[in-house]
Amino acid sequence: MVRPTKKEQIPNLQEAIKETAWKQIAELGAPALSLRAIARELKISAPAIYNYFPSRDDLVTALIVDAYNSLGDSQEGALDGLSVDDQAARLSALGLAYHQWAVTYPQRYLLIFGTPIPNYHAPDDITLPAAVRALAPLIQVLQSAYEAGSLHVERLAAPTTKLKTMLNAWKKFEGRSDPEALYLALVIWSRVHGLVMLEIGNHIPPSFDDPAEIFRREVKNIVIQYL
Amino acid sequence: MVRPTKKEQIPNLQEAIKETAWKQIAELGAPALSLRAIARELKISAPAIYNYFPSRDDLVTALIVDAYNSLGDSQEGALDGLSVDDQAARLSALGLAYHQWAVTYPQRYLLIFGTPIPNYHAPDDITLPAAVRALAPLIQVLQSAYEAGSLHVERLAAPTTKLKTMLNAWKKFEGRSDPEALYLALVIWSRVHGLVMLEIGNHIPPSFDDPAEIFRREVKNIVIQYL
DNA sequence: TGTACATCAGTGAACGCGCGTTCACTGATGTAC
DNA sequence: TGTACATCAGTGAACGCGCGTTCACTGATGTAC
Repeated sequence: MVRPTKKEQIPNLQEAIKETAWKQIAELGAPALSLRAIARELKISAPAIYNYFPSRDDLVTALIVDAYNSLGDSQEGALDGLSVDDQAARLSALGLAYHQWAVTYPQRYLLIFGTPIPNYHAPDDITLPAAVRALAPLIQVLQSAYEAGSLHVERLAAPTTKLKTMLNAWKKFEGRSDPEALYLALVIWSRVHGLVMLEIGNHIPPSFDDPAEIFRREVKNIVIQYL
Repeated sequence: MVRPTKKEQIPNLQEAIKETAWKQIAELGAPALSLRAIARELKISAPAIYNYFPSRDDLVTALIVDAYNSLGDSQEGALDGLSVDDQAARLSALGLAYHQWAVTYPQRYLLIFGTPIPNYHAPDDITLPAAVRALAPLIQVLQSAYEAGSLHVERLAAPTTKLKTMLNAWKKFEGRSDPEALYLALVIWSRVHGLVMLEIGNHIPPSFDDPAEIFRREVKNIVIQYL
C-alpha cells in the first residue's frame, strides 16, 4: 500500500508506471521500452519498479492484456443501445468503433497486432483470453445474421474441401457458430485490420488528409456486400 | 575492391553484410539489428562495416529499398505471360504473388509494412519511389479493367464529396488513373495486406494449419466482387 | 625485372552510453504491548 | 499515552553486458618508375 510520506509521492504507482510506459511506447515504439527510462520520467529509482512488476517482460504482458481489454470494452460498448435485430447497424458500429479505438491508441494497436517485440514472448494463457474477448462481438453479430438468414454467404467464392475442414476444426473451439459465419468474421476482421494498419503505419498516400473517410466507405462496402 | 589476401576473405562483403542482416532480422526482429552482431557472425571487426555503410541507419535504408524492389520484381513477374486483356487473371496473379512473397520473406514484409523501427526514419526520397513501383502493377491492372468497362465500381457504396476530393488530389500524382480505380487499388491492397499481416503475425487461429487457403479464397472473392 | 610508393579494406582498442537486474540499505508507517 | 518492533516502498551503488562510432594502425595489393 502506498502511504503519504515526507517525500513527494506518486499515488497509485502501478498505474503511473503503465501510463508512462504507454507514453514512451508512443514516442519510441514498444521495442525501445525501458524500465530505466520509465523510472527517470517518474523520478523514482529503477529498482522501485520491481515492487510492481517482477521484470520488464511482465510489464509488457500487463500492457498487452490492458490493451486487449480496452479494445474489448470498446467493441462491447459499440453495441450499446442498438437493436439486437439490426445486424447491419451492429456490424457497422463495430467497424467504426474498431477504427476509432485504433487511431486513438495507435501504440496500443501496434503493441497487440504489430511486429512482435524482439526477445519477448507473450504467455498465451494470459494473453489469448483477452484477445478472444475483443473479437467475440464481431463473431456474435455475424452468427446472428446467419441465423436470421441475412448473411450473403452465397456471394462468396466456394470454399475448398481443405478450407471447410479447417473451418470446422475452428468451430469446435468457437461453440455454436456456423463455419461460414466464422470465415466471414476472419475476413471482415482482416479487411478492417488491413486498412487500420495502413493508416497507422502512414502508408496511405499523403493526399488523403482524412484517411477515416476511406475507412467509413469500406465499412459501408462490407455491410452492403455481406448483409 | 575486395581482393584475395593471406587472410581467409569474404568476397562481396557488402552483400554478405546485407544477407547476415536479414538473417538476424528474421531471428530477432528489425529493432534488434546490430552492427556488432553482424560483424560477429561474419567474423570481421565491427568497424569494417563502415567501409560499406556509413551508419546503421544507412544499412537499414538499403535493406528497405532492397525489400521494396524485391516485392516490385515479384509483382511485375507475376504478370509475365498473362494476356494483357484478362484483368481477372492478372489481378488474381498479383494477389497470389503478393502473398507468396510475403510469406516467403516475412521479415522483409514486416520491415517495410510493420511497426516502424525506433529512432529510425526512412528518407522518403530514397524509399518512396521503390514503394510506388511495388504497387504500380495493381493500379495499372485496375485502370485497364476500368477502361475496358469491366470494373464494378457501381457495387461500391457512394463516395462522399470529401472522399472524391481526396481521390482527385491523389490522381494528380498518379497520372492518368481514374479516381475509382485508384480507390479500389487502395482498398484491395488493404484487404490483401490485412490478411497477410494476420498470417505473418500469427493471429490466424491455430486450427488453420494452412492459412494460405483463406488467402486464396479471399483473392477469388475480390476478383468475383470487382471484376 | 626490381623497387619505392600510394591505396585502402580491415583491425583492435577505446569512447561514452543505456540497459535489466541484484543487493544491502533506509526510513516512514502502522501496530502490539 | 508511550515505546519497541515489524513491515515494506523506495534508494543508491554496483554487476556485467551490448551497443554505435572514432581513431590510429597494419599489411597486402596494384602501380609507376
